[in-house]
Amino acid sequence: MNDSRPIRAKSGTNHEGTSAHNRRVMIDALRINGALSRADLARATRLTKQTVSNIIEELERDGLVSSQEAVRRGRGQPSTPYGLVPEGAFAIGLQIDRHVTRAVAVNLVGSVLVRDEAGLPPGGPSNGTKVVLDLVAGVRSKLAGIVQQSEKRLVGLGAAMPGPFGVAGSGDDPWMMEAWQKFPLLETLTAGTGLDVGLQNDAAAAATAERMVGAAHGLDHAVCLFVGYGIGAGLILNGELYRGTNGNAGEIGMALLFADGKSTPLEHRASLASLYQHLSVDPADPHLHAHINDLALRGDQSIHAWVEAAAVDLRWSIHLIETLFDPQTVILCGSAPEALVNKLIAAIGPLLPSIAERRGRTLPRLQPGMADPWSVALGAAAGPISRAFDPRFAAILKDSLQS
Amino acid sequence: MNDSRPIRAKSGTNHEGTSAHNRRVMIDALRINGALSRADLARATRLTKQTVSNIIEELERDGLVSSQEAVRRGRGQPSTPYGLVPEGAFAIGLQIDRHVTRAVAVNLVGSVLVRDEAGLPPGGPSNGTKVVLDLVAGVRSKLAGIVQQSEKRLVGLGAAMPGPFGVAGSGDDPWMMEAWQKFPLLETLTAGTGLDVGLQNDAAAAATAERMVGAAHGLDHAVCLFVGYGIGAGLILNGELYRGTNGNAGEIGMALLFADGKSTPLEHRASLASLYQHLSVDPADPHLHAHINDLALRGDQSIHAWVEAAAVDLRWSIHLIETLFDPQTVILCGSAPEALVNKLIAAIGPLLPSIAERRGRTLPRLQPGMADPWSVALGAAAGPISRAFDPRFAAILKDSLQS
DNA sequence: CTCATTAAGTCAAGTGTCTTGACTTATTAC
DNA sequence: GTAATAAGTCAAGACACTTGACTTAATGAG
Repeated sequence: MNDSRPIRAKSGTNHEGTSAHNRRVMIDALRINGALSRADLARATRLTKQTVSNIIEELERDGLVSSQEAVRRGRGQPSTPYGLVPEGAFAIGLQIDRHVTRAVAVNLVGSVLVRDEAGLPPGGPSNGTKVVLDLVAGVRSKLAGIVQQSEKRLVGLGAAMPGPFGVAGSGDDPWMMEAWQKFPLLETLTAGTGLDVGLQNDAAAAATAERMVGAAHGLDHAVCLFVGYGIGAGLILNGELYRGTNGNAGEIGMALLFADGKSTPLEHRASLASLYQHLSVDPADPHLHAHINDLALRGDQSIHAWVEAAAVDLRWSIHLIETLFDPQTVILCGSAPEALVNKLIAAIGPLLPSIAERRGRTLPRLQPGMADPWSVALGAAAGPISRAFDPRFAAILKDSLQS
Repeated sequence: MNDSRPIRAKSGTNHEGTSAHNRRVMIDALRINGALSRADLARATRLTKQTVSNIIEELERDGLVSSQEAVRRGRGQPSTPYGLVPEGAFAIGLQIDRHVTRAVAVNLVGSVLVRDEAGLPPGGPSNGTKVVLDLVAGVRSKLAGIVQQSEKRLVGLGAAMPGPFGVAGSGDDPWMMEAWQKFPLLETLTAGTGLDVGLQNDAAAAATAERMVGAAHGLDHAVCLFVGYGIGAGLILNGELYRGTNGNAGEIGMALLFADGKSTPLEHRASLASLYQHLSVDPADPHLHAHINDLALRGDQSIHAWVEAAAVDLRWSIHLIETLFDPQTVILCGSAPEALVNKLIAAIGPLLPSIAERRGRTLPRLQPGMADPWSVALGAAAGPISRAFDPRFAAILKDSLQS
């Protein structure tokens, strides 16, 4: 009672933690490799055949995996491969952007089953909360109409919006969605849906999506450079999304570039916001995405000029990412129109020499990722799926075991 | 046999993994909080009193913890605190630098018991290997002379040298120790000492040291900006050193700065190498360290000019680190003379506005760390200690369990 | 065609580690 | 002096992985 400073310690673990981890490892292996037999799983995970059998049996009972037709592979008893059941789990993903909000429902393997969007009225959360909650409710009930028992298998709601979170805010920056960023979104969504809610910035969501179904599938170290209205980096480190102390890791858009004696955030030079300014168009125009795509396809000169300028900064960004994170690969993705992303990738090459240039590379240094207005919502939905099923240190610890 | 593509999967775990983790959690808690009673440990780790008792008993048998005098804390039976036994384990740390090699022996709590250094002859590993092995052998036998049974409690040898590792090499860069970097140092040291050997770059080693006994003690997210002959960042992410795909994460010295229309690596502008060039002194001079310290203390004009210039770049680096890693704190350390580091810290402030500027901060954004020629060797030694005793995801997995 | 070989998968007992709940010990508060 | 409180132990129990023998089902060699 006297000198009771709080004691800091990591949580211990027990049998349940072990079991939870092993279940996740199985699911992860099936996700990465496709269907595998129990014997394959035992070899790959270093567990015994018996243990694998028990866990697979349990996963099958839970409707997460199912057996496929036996395959003969030479001598010996044929093996029975088990694969993930797509309908084994669902999650809702929600993207809150400047002028629009999007929601999707995805299944265990990351297929989008339902998608819907709505315009966001000006005025921030006070006007937008209802729109957002209605959108989520709509997607949720459509999902329930498509698949039976979806509610029982709904692992959570993932939200994504531009970062950074919880920062004092520079006030004068018209590109910050400060009202939403300050708003207790997590609490509101939890109260409004009754679901387990998570929140990431949009670059992190894009990275989560790439890891589940895209170019980072099965990789342990990958960075997604996300070009959207702003620009950010989603970090997959040691096989998990890295969030930093306050969920703001990877906010590369705020990195400062020096030119002409003054410093400018990367975001002001290479992002859709900078493109819109360059083109003097209205960011709120709902047809803007298609319009820009058209311009890019047509080889518009103004677009070209912006691409060339942005490519210089992106080339530098990729070099910086390689230098600081030493990833297996860098993935360029965005909510930008696909034609624009393609032009950017073409303009970025060749990359600057870096420590990523080494003999024996198997992956390209830079890969294209998803460039789809829905990829952030997909990534948002991938968050809860990943939290529930991917192997993670935190999932082993006693203080995170649920039932 | 037919389509046997390798199956990728994470390793499963079992009872031993659980037990190993819980042991590590106890040791970690005692390291962070000092001596704790079993009841304290049970509450902090969420394990039961009984489990804690068993583990503590085992750790005591192994000579890693010992009981202290009972303390009365109000009503109830007095508690018996247990603390780490410094002599419970030892490790050797080895630093290989441009002109010198240093070795230290440290104990479980990071106290340096033996230190020794030797000049490195030119010619790289072919001439230097024997010097290095002799130095390690000398420190090892001196340790054996000071403490009994030290060999049995020696958990490994940690080596540190400037990175990057395994890179093609730009050939024309006189600041790269390419011969050593290409040399199979790990294998040579393993063969030459029979110990478990680890290798990190010097910034990573500095971070490891700061985490064990310095400003990053007990922190889960901290970045050490290391100013030495080169400049690098040691990354503590999620409570562990982050190495990246090839052990090259954090090589911020290679980040490119644009000025006057051309790009320059940070390392060429803010590092001891740049200072030596600025002062036109011989980097191989053994008295250089003391000399520079003197100059700094005396307020030398040439030093001052370099400090002012370097501070601009370091301020930018710190902003970049905060932006990309979102750490709890940034620690400035180095093998630079302490007076110089102090001048740098003074010149760096005030920091640039960043996402690290938030209400409710408890730690300063920038803290001074160790500035001691021996800190890299200490960090190198801290590597094996950390690998052996700190809670880590990898330590739970079956494929890393030894006996 | 037969049978040894190979490999997948099951069975049942065994083991290790954490958990549970009652109990003992030691101190303070009233 | 006694009740309350907290640390720590004891012994049985539960859980999840392991072990080794066994069953099943295919191939390949003679």
